[in-house]
Amino acid sequence: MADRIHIALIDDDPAVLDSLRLYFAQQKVETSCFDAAEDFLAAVGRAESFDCVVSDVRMPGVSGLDLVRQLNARGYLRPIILITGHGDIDMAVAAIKAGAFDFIEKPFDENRLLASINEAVEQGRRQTSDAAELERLRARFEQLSRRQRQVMELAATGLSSKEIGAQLQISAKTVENHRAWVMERIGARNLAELVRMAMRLEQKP
Amino acid sequence: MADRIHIALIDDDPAVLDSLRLYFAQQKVETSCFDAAEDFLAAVGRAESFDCVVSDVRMPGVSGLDLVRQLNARGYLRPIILITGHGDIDMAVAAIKAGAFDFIEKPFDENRLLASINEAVEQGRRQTSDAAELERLRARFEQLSRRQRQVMELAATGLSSKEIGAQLQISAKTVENHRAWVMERIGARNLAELVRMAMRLEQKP
DNA sequence: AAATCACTAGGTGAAAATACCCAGTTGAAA
DNA sequence: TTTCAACTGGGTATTTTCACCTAGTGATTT
Repeated sequence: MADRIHIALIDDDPAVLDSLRLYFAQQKVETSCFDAAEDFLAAVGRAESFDCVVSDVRMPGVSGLDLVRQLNARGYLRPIILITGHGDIDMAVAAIKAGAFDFIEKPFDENRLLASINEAVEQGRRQTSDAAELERLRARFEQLSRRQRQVMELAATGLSSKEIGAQLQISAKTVENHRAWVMERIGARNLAELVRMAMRLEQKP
Repeated sequence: MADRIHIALIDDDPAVLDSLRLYFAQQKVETSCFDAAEDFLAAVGRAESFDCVVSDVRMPGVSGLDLVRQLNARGYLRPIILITGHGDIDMAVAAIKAGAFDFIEKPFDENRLLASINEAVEQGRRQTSDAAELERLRARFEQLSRRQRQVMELAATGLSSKEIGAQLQISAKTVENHRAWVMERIGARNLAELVRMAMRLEQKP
């Protein structure tokens, strides 16, 4: 929280961009400005830069709502705050349902926006550390061979080595060998941990 | 889906109530009308009646947003659709964040409302069957004795009976006995299922 | 007073998991 | 060609779980 906040600011109107940049400059908030969502998308690429994204809704080309959806699709996790000029309720509902953190109507109090950003950043930090752990877990899972993954999934279901062997048409002994490799590679010290990891991996993908 | 839909309709304006009731009567949708959120809250009590709740936002006393929050607090799971006369974006955002299914601005096309209701009901059915299963699971968990719950939680962590015994200052053999009771009472056929159940129970409470 | 239940603890025996070891085959990479 | 990793299968020994059983103690209910 004492860390410097760095946000991305997206708006096709240079006046808005400038005014907000000035405001944020006074508030120990770093800003990177983009005058089109496309530019932002190209700039962030796959990286998870910025603590928070603040974007206008109505822009030529990719709209703010489109932006939320595209970032979602990419798995970009940082909170997104949308700003709108016209009081479009349907748009607001769609955006929040799509995962936007907030939706603020212009004209707004700049402090209101800042408050929302602070909330967003805090929430973002929490969920990012969770996501990072899941990412490490997923990385270990990807390193498993095909067979090992199969065995892991079946074992996490509760099947015994014998049952798994029957299902995969290999001997129970071989399954036990795979199991041992899985436990070591994925870093589970017992079956319970393996099941927990498997469940976490099942959640999203 | 072929089932008859039964919704609750809440609005302090009798004209709106009547007009919507007439419309729904034509659409094979049963409606129960309430002219105040308080009446609805008193009527549903703890029961999970109605497939969907449609409520006005601005009402004297309990507002639509309050209603969403109170029903949430009660654990009432049915989808709630809010209708508003004034285009209040902040209210819409707050409502959706609080878990409302949709937020529709007046004047609206009645078919738009019906479409939303149908979506809501379908989503509601899915999540209700999940919730019901979790409720049954929780009921079984509550039936366990204190010791059995302790043993279950520790076992779901991955501890062996010996380790659990050391932690609880009882013999490993006793732990095994508790374990057996737990498995039978809660209906787990192996450790993996026990862990999954424990994880589901850990989610909410 | 008797019955019931939770908790405790133990016994036995079968099944499974875990931890080591070994080795042959295969396919891909150095 | 050699080397390496994955997949396969087995051996052996220990630990753990699971499925049965008995049984004493204490508290609560009937």
